[in-house]
Amino acid sequence: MAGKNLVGPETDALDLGAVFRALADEHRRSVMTQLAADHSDNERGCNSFDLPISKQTQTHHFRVLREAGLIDEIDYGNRKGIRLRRADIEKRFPGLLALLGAEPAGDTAPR
Amino acid sequence: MAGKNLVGPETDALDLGAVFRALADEHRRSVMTQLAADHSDNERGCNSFDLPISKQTQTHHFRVLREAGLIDEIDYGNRKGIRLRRADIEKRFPGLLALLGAEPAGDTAPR
DNA sequence: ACCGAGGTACGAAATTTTTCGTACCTCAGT
DNA sequence: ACTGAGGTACGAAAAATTTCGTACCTCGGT
Repeated sequence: MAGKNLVGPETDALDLGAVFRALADEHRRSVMTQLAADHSDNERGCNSFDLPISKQTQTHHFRVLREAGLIDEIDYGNRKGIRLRRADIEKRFPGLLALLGAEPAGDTAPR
Repeated sequence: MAGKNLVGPETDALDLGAVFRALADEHRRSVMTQLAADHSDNERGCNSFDLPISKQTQTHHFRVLREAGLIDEIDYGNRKGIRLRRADIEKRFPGLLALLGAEPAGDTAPR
């Protein structure tokens, strides 16, 4: 049973402003740092990030990341998969993921 | 008469979070885009960016950029010089300025 | 058919950020 | 010594963002 891929911007439509705004938040950056660090790029459950925030807030943050074009969210109805849009990001903003990858993953303290 | 260089973080202390937060704002990103585009790296007056905002607000934005470690502000008493910390940024966050440089300079609309 | 885990929608509170008004400072030029 | 341009300090309004409470939906397992 395939999930529906929730819609984000096309690769060419990725906006640097939206990306920086998305990465400005510690929790979202933590997610992205972890994704960037895992080079296998497997789809992950969104509980695998253990964010110290409520699930409603997590919904919000993942939405922001998706709308910035940084991740895909795959909707399975009662759970959700997260996948880094590595190729798209690398194409449009080469080097960006390397900056995140250079950070200690899972180590960003909430502000 | 030499100006005083207002203090920002050391190169090694540059924080990716602070940098992304600084670059999340359209006006600040416009400044950075223009600085990144001009590879001569001459010191610039802070009126050379024509930002469509009051001077108090400009003071605020330049302070944020300086505190993020992205620019130096040189205080001449009754005017101020701005200089991109290109080498420091390039050392700590290689590729970041290239991302900004790829943007159309002076073309970022206020949100 | 029900339950529970995982997730979302909506709305509101709390917090942060952006913006500017008023007042004041500094220096160059007259 | 006065003036004007450029800049800052402080404080408050306005806007945006982060957070969560309540209520509801979806699916898998029993």
